[in-house]
Amino acid sequence: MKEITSQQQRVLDCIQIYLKKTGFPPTRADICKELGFKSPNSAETHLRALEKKGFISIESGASRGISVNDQNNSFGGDEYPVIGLVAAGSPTLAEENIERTINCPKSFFESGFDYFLKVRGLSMKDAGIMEDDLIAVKKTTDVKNGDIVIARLDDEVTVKFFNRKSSNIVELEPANKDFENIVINLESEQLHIEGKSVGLLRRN
Amino acid sequence: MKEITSQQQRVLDCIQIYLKKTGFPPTRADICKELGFKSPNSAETHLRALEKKGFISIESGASRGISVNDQNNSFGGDEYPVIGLVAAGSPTLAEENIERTINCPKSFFESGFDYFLKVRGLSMKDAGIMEDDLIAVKKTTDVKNGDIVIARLDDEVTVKFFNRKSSNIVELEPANKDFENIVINLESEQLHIEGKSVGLLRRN
DNA sequence: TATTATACTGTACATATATTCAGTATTTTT
DNA sequence: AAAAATACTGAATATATGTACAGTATAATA
Repeated sequence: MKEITSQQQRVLDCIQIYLKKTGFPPTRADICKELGFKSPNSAETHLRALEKKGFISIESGASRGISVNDQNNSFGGDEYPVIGLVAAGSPTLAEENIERTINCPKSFFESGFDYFLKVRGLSMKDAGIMEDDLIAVKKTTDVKNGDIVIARLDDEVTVKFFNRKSSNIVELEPANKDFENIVINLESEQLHIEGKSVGLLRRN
Repeated sequence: MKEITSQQQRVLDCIQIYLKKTGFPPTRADICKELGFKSPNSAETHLRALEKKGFISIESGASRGISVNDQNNSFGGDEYPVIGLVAAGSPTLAEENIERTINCPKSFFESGFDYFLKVRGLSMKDAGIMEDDLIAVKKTTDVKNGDIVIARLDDEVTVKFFNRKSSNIVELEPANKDFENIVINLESEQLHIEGKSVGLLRRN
């Protein structure tokens, strides 16, 4: 993003104020009226400069076809994928695994997160995680005892409490007395930590 | 706000999707293209109906002059208050009860909602509602059996399942065998329904 | 020094767009 | 049974709007 001049900043501000007030972008004439220009071409050249510098996009031919490019916009939400907890295969972000997306502010879950995982079964019910709940997952392998982790054993993906017993032994503990602990010997079995839960979303 | 027809809903959805995708509202022709209409007047009449019913505003003469009306915008923007479940007193939106606010898209919970309620205790733990969870509450008195309601009895506020036994008898049922049902005779006791749960948010 | 970017005014015009009018048909409300 | 609302097609048109062209002037850059 190149440097913006003070006049270009005025035009950019004008666009955003107009958008907030009316719900749609201004015309060249609107900008002129707002900033005191006497020729629509004054607005036009500023718009083209803003477009060239990457601050806005202009849809050619379309009236009011201005959109502000906000990557550094704290208020604007992002689209996060929702991934089904398939018994076989990893919960990757491959398109075929994405059920849909949810618009949600970036900072919604405190440490940030990467995707939502749709829960199947009740193995974590005493931790308040029910069927069809959406777990906010942060992709990381840095997990501590007591963390709720998304783990892959062979091709099975599960959500459990993480508990390292010794350097070679890890236990995955459910929160439901009807299920049993999964004990993994890292010397003979492969354990892949996909990430950990940083939050939960339920929609009735 | 009057009732919306299914076709009008399609047009309203179309406008919002277009807005999200492009950053500016669609023209009549855009709507036709999107929904398969063959005459711009099809879009026009739907737009006028939506305007008449209060769902949108149309700036006369302006191209793409459509703006979607955010209905119950009592708190402005996307900031929703978080209210502590105080034992005494009602969970109203009075400022002294607001612990903080959370930035969240308006349509995050399907039927819309008014505030977050911070849960105290474990009386609903078998429904997956744990201490310090945030329940998304929609203010309404229109509740059905099986709904999770926010109810006020005298000055006590609780979250329970709603179950109307007869015209005069209502039971508030916890989701925890350590707690007992609360039976209310509406003839002798006052029950105030603050709203119902439409979702849940947990942050680890 | 030549070139490019910035910052405007002013005119002109093709086309993008809202909007009206004329129909047809079905459903809902009064 | 009449009136109003819904749900369209199709054509016509005034105007709202983007955009190109012709200038003027100053500051920054190569």
